[in-house]
Amino acid sequence: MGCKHADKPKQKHKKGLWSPDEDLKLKSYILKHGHGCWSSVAVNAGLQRNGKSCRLRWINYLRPGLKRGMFSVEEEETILTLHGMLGNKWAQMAQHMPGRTDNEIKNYWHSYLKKKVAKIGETEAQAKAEKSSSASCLESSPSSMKSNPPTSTIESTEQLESSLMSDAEQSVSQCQMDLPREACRSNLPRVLFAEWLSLDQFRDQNCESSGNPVVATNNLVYYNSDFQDSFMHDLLLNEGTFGGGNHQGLSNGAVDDILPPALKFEDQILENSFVDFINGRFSLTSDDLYL
DNA sequence: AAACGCGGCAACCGCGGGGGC
DNA sequence: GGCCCCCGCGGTTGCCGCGTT
Repeated sequence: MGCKHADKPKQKHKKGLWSPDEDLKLKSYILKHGHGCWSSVAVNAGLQRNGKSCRLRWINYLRPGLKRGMFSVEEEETILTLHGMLGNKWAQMAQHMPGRTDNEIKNYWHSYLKKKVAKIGETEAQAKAEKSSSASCLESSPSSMKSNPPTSTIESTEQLESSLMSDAEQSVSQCQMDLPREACRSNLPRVLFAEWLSLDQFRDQNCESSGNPVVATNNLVYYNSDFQDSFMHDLLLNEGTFGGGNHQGLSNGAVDDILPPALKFEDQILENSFVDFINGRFSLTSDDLYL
């Protein structure tokens, strides 16, 4: 916003796949200047692309902190649950899955999960039909027919769902405002810190160590920007003790390294991979980061 | 070895919302 | 108030790689 609608001679924009050279141009430009107005990014970075295309490329591919690669079982369950609650709100789903883009989630759904859900639903319906026909049952049980995702999945992620409820129906930021601090805090995922520090390491630890329920919420990180703001505020107030354990590495000087990204990011980005990592994890939209 | 079909993924398109002029 | 532009989102398309015939 606030971008001048100006200086743009109508030129033909390039389409199709991005070349490594274009990627490099776009990435280095944004890391240096931020994106601001996307249409000017395209021009200033020397790309024959339109702003929309640049934005998409950045968000889906170039942005730091993207996970890429296979979806884990936890992520899969998260998607199923979220889809059951939100429907095709891919962007909202992506907010709960750090490192994943809406496009990625959408593609995964259409290419794999949708079929999986249909298949499970089919077999369950079949089983149900057999059951009811054999046992000429008396009761009709509409409550057992949860609309979309298979109950097996739902059951396995009940915790996830219940914690999601508050977000989907009232939004996290509202929680931050309306509920007592402690109440909100109890919902906050400790895993968030693990994501910052070392996602994979943390996950491995938890996976290996006896089915700790925190794994189920591993991907359920409130990535909403309002949340981030208030969260960082809390982090400051509590000197990095927000949410308890698991984040020793952050609590001291590291917080200072993160907090003023606008001041430090640009200088450090090329040489400090940690800052790069933190910023990537910390802002999915990247708007906060680069402005 | 070539042709074909399929699935996954990246990118495009169209629409709606929001903000500036 | 209306128009224009930008942004973000969701749906869709098209390319490419891989497996099968």
